[in-house]
Amino acid sequence: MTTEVPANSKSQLAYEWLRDRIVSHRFTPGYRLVLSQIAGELGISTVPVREAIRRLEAEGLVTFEKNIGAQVALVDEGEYVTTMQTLAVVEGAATGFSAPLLTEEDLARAHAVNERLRDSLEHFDPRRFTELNEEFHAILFGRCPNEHITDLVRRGWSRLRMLRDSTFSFVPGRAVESVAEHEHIVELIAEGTDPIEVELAARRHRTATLDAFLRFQHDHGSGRAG
Amino acid sequence: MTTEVPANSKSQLAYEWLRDRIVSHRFTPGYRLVLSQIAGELGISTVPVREAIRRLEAEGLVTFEKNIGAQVALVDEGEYVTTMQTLAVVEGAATGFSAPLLTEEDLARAHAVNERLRDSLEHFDPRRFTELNEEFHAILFGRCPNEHITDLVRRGWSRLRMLRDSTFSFVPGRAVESVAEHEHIVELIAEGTDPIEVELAARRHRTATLDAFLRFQHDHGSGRAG
DNA sequence: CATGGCCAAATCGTATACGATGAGATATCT
DNA sequence: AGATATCTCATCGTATACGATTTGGCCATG
Repeated sequence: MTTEVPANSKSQLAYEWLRDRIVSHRFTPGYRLVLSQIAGELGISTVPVREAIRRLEAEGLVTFEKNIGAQVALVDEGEYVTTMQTLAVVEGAATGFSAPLLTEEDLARAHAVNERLRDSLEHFDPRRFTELNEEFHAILFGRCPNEHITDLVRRGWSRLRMLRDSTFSFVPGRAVESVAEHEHIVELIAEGTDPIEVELAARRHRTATLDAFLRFQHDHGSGRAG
Repeated sequence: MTTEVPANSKSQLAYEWLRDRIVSHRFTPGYRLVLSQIAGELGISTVPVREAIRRLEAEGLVTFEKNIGAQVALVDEGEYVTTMQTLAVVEGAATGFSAPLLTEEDLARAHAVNERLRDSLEHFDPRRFTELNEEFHAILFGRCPNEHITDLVRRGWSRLRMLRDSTFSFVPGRAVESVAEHEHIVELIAEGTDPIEVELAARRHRTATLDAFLRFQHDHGSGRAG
């Protein structure tokens, strides 16, 4: 579906400018987005900025209240859980739809990326891990013919990127499990397993990360999630 | 999540006005939405109309191209399939999440609605069938604690309402099966079946409608879908 | 008669301007 | 002093205006 906003419009400029700052944590949750201020900074008027903010709102990155203003969405632990659950469902489904259509070459690439993931672990490079992790999953559901679903997956990802920089940096040991699960999923697909099984495996993979996070949170008291 | 647009804003007025006309088929797919014209009709300016149209675009009810204009989204058979698949996934998931939380009273209400569905069948009242069908499913996933997912379900429904008035009017016999499947799902939940099984049953319920549609289309040649 | 370029109308995209609304500070009363 | 009313300011929501872009028809030309 991919919303059709022209690449060279001011509203698109504002959208990308804001989105970039939000997902890269330069604008943290709660940061107030004042239309006139942003417009001034970008040298445009407030109207396209407003439109950009509305789009970000629809994606859940921003909240916008009447006559009050917009701010980067505040997220609590509950939001993180909700987002991960949703992502588990849609990413799982996307992977299931994609699985029977993946070529051997796709699977080889997925395997290669997973090996690089293993490397990034040994060199303890969280940023790289996050990047490669997304690349891995993007390959797995890359052949999903249902664009609505892949859109939902991408949306979930960007929301997740806003929530926290990388998943595994918070939960020691989870990343190692993750790489092993990746391998398992690739094997399932290579063996021609029933797509529904592949879907559920992909879903469990993400649910496991969520559970690990919750256990970690619980064991270590505090409620930091944003 | 439920987007926070104030109830008494002009943009909200335009949004509801347009949305109502689209889902009720007064504005059919392909109908051109000219900003100035709509603004004039509503006695407001074009700016809030534009915002309303952008929202409808994000929901997939409208397409909007730069310097060309907006129109009610054109939908082909492929779009219908995609929408139904997506809905099968998210509605199934919502039902699965909701199932363990449903009270006996909820189930009794669901059962009652399903009986009324049976009635509407006997009196051949498609509109009523569609309404009750939504009510039935709304009860089933009503306890789903994940609002992101229920939002996705509602979005899918509105898109579906735009696509065609009711499903069963197109596929003779499908409605009867549908009512039987409803009963089956309620039983599964009442028996405390594993939520994943409930989810898959709910998903199959929708997939079956899609398959019936596709068979019907195939058997009767033509490609009417929009 | 077919084709290609040009012009005008329609429509969008954005800027600017201003009224409306809510939050916070200040003054006033008890 | 504490609470309440009021005032002011920041910010949004929308109207109006205008430049930018596309479309479709018209005319010139081969």
